[in-house]
Amino acid sequence: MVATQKRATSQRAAIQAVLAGTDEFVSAQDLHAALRAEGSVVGLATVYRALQDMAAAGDVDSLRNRSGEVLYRRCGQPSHHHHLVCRSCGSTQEVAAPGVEQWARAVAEQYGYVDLDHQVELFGLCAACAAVRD
Amino acid sequence: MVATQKRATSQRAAIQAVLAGTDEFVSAQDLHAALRAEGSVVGLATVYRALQDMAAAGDVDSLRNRSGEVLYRRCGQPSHHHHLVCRSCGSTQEVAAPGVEQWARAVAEQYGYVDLDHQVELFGLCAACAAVRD
DNA sequence: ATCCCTGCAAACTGTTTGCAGTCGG
DNA sequence: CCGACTGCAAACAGTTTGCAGGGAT
Repeated sequence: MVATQKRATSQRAAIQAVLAGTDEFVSAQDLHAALRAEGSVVGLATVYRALQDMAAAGDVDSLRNRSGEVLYRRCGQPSHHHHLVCRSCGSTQEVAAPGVEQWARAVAEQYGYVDLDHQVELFGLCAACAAVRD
Repeated sequence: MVATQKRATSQRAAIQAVLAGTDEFVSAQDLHAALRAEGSVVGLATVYRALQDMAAAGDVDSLRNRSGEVLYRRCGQPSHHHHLVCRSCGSTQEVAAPGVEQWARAVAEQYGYVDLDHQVELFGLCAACAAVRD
C-alpha cells in the first residue's frame, strides 16, 4: 500500500485522485489548476506541501523540467526508472534501462564515487506531435 | 573556433576567463561572485545574458541543479556528453556513454519519438568527500 | 555614428514559510 | 481535546527584462 501520509484529509485525497488519473508528469501548478477545475478548492501551498510529502515518501516520482519546474507523477515501481517525455504534449513512456544502471555503477566505481544517484530522462517529440508540427 | 559571441567586450572576456579556469560546473551567481572577487565588476544580469548566449552558441554546457539552479561549464567537445558530479564538493568528471546514446536512440525509435534529447547526469560522493563524511 | 552590450532596478516565476484557524483521530 | 493540516499572504531564490547610457566596430 502506498499511503505513507500522516493524516487523511480531503485535499490530500483529491490530489492523489488527480495523480492516479493521469499517466503524465504534472507540475504543482497544473495540479492545482486541475483541482480547481474539478471543483476542489485547495490552496497552492497545500498542493506543494502534499506533493513534497508524497515525493519524500516515495509515492510519486519527481523530476525537474527544462524550465525549472518540478514535475510529479504517481509511480508504481518501488525502485526508480526512467522516462521518455514528449516535449510538446507531455505524454510519458516509462522505460527500462538495464544497461544504464550498470554503466552508472561502473563509471562511479571507476572514479571512486559512492552513494550514487542518477538522473536519466529522455525528451523528444512523440509521433503525434511530430506529425502535427511536421 | 569557439567564439560565437557577437561583440567582444571586457566583461564577456572576464566571464570566459573564469570558465576557462575551472573544470567544475558553476552557477551564474557563483560566476558573478567570482568575478567580483577578482576585481571585475560585472552586473549580474550581464552574467546571465552572456551565459545564455554562450550556451546557445554551444560554447558552454548547462544543466540544472537538484535545487533548480542552472550550472554552466566550459565544454570542449562539440557533441554533448555526460557528467559525474560530486554532490558535496561539486567536482566533475566528464564521462563517455556510448551505450547510452545508442539506448536512447533505440528507445525513441521504439515509441516513435523524434527530435530526441537526453539528460543523463550522475550524482554521487567523490572518494575524498566520502572519506570526510564517512 | 551605429547598434550591441552593460548596469541598475524592478518585474516575474516557481516555491517556501509564518501564523491563525480548522478538522481528523 | 490535541496536533497535524490548511489557506492566505508575504517572503524568497533564481532568473529575466525595460530603459538609458557607453563602448566596440
